[in-house]
Order: sequence, then C-alpha cells, then structure tokens
Amino acid sequence: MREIGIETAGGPLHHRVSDAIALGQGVVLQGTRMRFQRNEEIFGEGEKAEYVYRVVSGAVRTIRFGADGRRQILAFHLPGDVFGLEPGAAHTLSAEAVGDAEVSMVRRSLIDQATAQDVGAAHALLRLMSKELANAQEHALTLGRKGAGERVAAFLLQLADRFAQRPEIDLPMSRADIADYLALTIETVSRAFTQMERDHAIDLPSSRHVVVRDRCALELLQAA
Amino acid sequence: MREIGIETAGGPLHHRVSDAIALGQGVVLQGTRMRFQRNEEIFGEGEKAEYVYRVVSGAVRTIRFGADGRRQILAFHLPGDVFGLEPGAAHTLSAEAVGDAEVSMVRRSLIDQATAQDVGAAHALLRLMSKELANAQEHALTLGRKGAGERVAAFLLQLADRFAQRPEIDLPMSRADIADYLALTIETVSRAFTQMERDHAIDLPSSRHVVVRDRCALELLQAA
DNA sequence: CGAGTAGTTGACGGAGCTCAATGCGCGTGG
DNA sequence: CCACGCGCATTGAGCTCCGTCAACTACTCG
Repeated sequence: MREIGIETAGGPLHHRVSDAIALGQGVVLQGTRMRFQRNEEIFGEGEKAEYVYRVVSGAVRTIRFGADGRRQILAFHLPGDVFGLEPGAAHTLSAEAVGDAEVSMVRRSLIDQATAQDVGAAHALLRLMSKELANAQEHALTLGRKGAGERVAAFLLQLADRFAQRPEIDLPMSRADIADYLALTIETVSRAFTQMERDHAIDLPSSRHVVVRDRCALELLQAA
Repeated sequence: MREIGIETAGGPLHHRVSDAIALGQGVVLQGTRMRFQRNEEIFGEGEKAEYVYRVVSGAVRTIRFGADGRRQILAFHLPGDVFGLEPGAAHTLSAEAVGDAEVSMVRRSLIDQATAQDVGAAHALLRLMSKELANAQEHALTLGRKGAGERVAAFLLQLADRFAQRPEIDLPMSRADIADYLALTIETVSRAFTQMERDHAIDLPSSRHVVVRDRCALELLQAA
C-alpha cells in the first residue's frame, strides 16, 4: 500500500522524476512525480483525460464553473488522495494546486492495462470511485441542508479528521477557497470563524492556523 | 434489507418474478422483478447492501437525512437507471418508490462474480459509478451556485431530456419531492413554476403536467 | 517604508423561508 | 348525486439569514 518515494529535492518547477504509485493492494504502477506551484492548473475541464493523479504533498482542488463564472470547488485532495479518475475520454472538471504541490501521475493506459489483467486493481478503482461518490453526496447534503455556521464547522471537523489526530489544523487553503467549497462568501466564512472563536470552540492564532478547543461544540454546531 | 413478502393479502404487492438484467454489453444477470407502492422503502441507510437495483417502471428517489431530520433527495432514478450500487458492505443512503414502481434486483454476489470473470462487466460498473459521480457533482454545483428559479428550470430541462423528446413532462414526483431535491421549500418551487408560466416559458395544465413552451427561455433561465 | 494581497468587521438590502389562509382534485359516505 | 374531508398546491405577508458593498486591519514582499 505504501508508495516508493524517490527523491524530493527542491528542483525547478515541473521537474519530473520517475515514481511509483500503489493502486490498491499489491498493484504498483510506474508513474511520474511532478511539482505544481500555487494556483497552477493541473488539468482543465474538457481536456483529454490522459493521466490519473495522486497527491504527494500540498493540496489540490477540483473545480467547476457556473455559467455566470462563479466557481464551485467540488473537493479538496490532500496527500494520499487520488484524483482525476474518469472513465470517460475527457475531464469533466478542472484541478488546480492550492499551494505549491507535488503529485504523482500515472498514464491511463497503464491503469486500463492493470484493470484488464488484475481483478483486484479493478476493485480498487471501484472503491476509489465510490469513495468520491460518497464525498460528493455528503457535499450535496451539506450545501442543501446546512446553514453557514454549520457548513464551516463540518468543514473543520472533516479536515481535522483527514489531516491529523492533533486538534491543530494548518489550513492549506484561503478563505476564498473555503467559501467556494462551501458555497458561501469570504465574509460569511470569516464571520463564522470569529463567532466560533467567541464561543470558545476554536482558537485562531493566525488566519491559517486553527486549534480545535471544544470538539463537542463543533460537532453540535455542525448538526444540520 | 427489506423483508420480502410474497403475496400480501389483498394485492399482488411484492410479487416476485424471475427477471434478467443487462449490465453493460453482453453481460446478463439473473434477477428478480419486484413491485413497490408509493413511498415504500426499497432499502434503508445502514442496511446490508445485498442487491443492486434497476428501475423498470415508475420512479425511485435516493435520500439522506440531515441531523435535524430534514431530508435531502440526492437523485431521482427513472426507468432504465441503476441504483443501490455500493462496493461497501452497507448502504450509505435510503431508496424509496416515488409512485408505484417496479424494479429488478440482482444479488451482489452475482455482480461480484461477473466482474471477477469478465473485464467488460467491471468496466460497465465503473462507467455506471462515474455517471452517478458526475450527477452528484452537477447536483452540488446546482445547489451551491444557482438561485431558486435557476434550479427549477435546470430540473425541468434535465427531466425533459431524460424522459422524452416531447416537450410534455409528466412529473412522477410531488412538489415536496422537487423541493427536497433542489433544497428549496414547496412554496418557492410553486412560485417558480407560476412565474415560468407567467413568462410563457411553460404551461401547467395540471400540477403534475408540464409543457415546455419556450425551451430557449428555460435554458437562459437555468444558467447559473 | 510603501504597495499589494488576504482577512476582518460593519451597515444594509434582498432572496428565500416561515407562517397562515385559500383553492383544488379526488375518494368516501350519507 | 352532492357534501364533506383530506392531501396537495397555490398565494400572500412578514421576517431572517446571508450576500453585497465598503471601510479598515494585518502580513508579505520588494
């Protein structure tokens, strides 16, 4: 399950090194490691889906735009997460690096080959897709049925669970990113943070650093 | 899993007949056809996911509940659609018949068996999952970035495309269902309908019958 | 030290929710 | 056959949450 790390020297951007990605148990594919800088596009909506990606370090957002130009962030992908997985020929959404990020990429042809030969690989893919589906459905529930404060609380808890056991969270993303993920405005997100601080549910030593002081209160607050 | 009654007194409900489901091209599985009445639960959140389903007639909704008890409809499934597909052991959502409905059910063990033997079957499953994922993401975009009128317009267009080429739509679901799908109230949905009628975009001969009079206007209106 | 970006705070208005009343179709029973 | 009741849909009035606009603060980088 553990990938084989090879060299993480801080070279020039887009420096590519050989890499290997583990897809499920025992299935290891040859890939390439690549760096992207803050806000750089990794792939765009409509482009040919030639690779599947895995976050090594940093964070990645997948986004779509409404007709009026307002963006909706559909998911954040943290180290270890796979993204860009689409059976169709073209990507139906875009992906960008939130901060400077490192990702591993594997050609789709290799994936297809692996699934054709190995049933375990096909099942691993299915599990990944269904995880993403569950996330998307949870997201729809959040957007549909929660108020502003509830969304932010749920977001923090989700992040705390995914990132670490420690109650300290280093937010990789800006308020604008959080707002576009939760379908709110930066002002409303900001107000929710300060309100939660006033209620002693969290501490905000700096805007990107959150300390969960009262997890119970957050869980109570996020209840839709 | 629901208790499967055979021949309830006074009606053919839950009458089971043998049936076959085509999963992708060439892969045909042995299944059972079953009837459900209006608002009847087909499976519930948390139950063991023992079957995969396909709508034969009628319509099915998949739902989840927020902590405050308000429900969010995640998707409507029309004749031909597959639902209940989850690699995990338990269902993460519930499914109910919107009106009286007929569904085909196939045991998961048969599906697993088919995917283990036939690569095409595994790919067909992947395609189904990815379709659902795309739907869920589109839904999240709608809930996050569209206003009330835009949501209703998008919903009608979506339904018109899925149902028939004719501009006449027979809504299988109530205003409450539409509201819970679009994360609005029945009042707001109703107002959106009457507004669209006032704008000569649609006709409403009866509350369940919609005639798309000006598709262009609807498409303009749904633009988020 | 100054400019630019990110974040916070306040005042105000509007889209949609809540509450309430009314209208409408349909089945049941007098 | 009509009266009544029941569930669903529509319409109206008021209120609330959150978006908009604007000012101000805090950080970072040159």
